Amino acid sequence: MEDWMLQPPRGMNDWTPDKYYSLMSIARRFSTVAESFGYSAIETPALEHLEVLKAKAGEEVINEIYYLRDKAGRELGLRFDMTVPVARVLSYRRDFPRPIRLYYVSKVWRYDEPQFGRFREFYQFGVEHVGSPTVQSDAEVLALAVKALEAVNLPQLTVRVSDRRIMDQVLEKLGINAARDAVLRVLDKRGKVPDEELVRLLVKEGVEEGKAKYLVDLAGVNTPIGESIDELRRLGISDQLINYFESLSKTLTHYNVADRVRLDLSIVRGLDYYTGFVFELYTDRIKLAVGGGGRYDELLRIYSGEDVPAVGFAIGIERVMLALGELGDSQPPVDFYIYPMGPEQYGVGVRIAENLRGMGFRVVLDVGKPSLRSALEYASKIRARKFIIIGRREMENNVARVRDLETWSEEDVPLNRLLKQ
RNA sequence: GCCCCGGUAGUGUAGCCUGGUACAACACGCGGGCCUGUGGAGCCCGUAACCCGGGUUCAAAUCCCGGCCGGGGCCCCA
Repeated sequence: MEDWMLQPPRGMNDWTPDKYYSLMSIARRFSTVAESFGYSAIETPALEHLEVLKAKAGEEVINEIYYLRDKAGRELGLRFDMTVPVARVLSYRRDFPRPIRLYYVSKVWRYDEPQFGRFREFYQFGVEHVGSPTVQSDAEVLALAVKALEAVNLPQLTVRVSDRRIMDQVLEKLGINAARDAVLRVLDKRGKVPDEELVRLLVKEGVEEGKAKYLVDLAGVNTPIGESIDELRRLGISDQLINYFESLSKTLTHYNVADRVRLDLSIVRGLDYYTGFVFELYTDRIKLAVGGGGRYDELLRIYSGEDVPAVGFAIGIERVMLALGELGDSQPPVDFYIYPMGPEQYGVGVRIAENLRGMGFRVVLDVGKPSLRSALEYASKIRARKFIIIGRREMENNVARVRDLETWSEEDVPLNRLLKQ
């Protein structure tokens, strides 16, 4: 076999136990937080009908879909997020009482060029909160995301929130006809390219220079959510929206997460389907966002035909792991390693192993290492805590020799203690 | 779509700039021995590699070209 074939496909990872346990422990903590908010787990097929995926994806995302034709000629694609499959499921399960609270820890696939923190196959933890249009829903979802990341001790977590409606209102007020998406796209570059360059790009999109400068200034807004109201008033945002942000801020304060949240009007989040509140999750450990989300009240219509309000987020678990460094959990140790000296003692070994397993211990039974020495060495390497020797001498006295691999001490333990029910 | 870097035993590295001193070194791993029921340490022995194809040269892991593969940056995103 060629060497390159032995590596996983580009952009994908082999989750060997040494790494997989940190991933699972993070996933478990996330799930625990989601369930504490009353969210239920959902999973769907990795493959979807290509048309279902295309219906939501923008032009750029379509190019990132892994697709294939099955033996019956069906065109299928691997899901690139969980929002689409969940929307599809909800479109035929109208019986779920609303609002529907779902969470997932699932693999998704995107045919991107791999880079730091960017993979072709990766895990997302996320929630979909479907059926409620209220500010309370937005706050709940944002708070859940923050609590989840706090539960894995992600350092220096900050949330940047914005709202599609703010820019929409401003654009309308200024009478700017240029394509909204194009303008948002330019403003999204703020911080990466100089402001003067942004102005120039906006002018190129057909925006007058004065208005362009105002827009760039606007995108520069970055204040703690608690102090954002005055800022929004100054910008001439409608009372309705200001009230929204006031309640959002207040509710986040009650959740005790407001101090992590900033209003940052340069946050745009893609081009596709967000209709209101949007947010991105950052840590100072890595440059990339570890997650993001927002409200998409019109997305469900694609599948169900009716507008259903919805809000959600997704967190990239590998990115969280990168940000945490080596802090994750490792493979758990083995509690007992049982070594019968010979075939005559193997039966007793099985019975002891089964009894200890029944008590909840992790037990490895030797399957025929050549010598006691090498079995001991092996047990030490797999981080076994105790090593049980059963040989002729022990059997004659109805005991087993129990060696503590951590303290290097040894004692005889009566067999009936190891075999008691 | 554009740009940069890299590819040496199973793994991680050294050597490459300044071609020959190297049947390529070190660590971990793996196999065995010292050691016949136990210090899992230590020592010894063994195992196993220069991505592929051309070129330059008396001589290439080392320089040049192409390919394949990988990593990272821009863009975009989790």
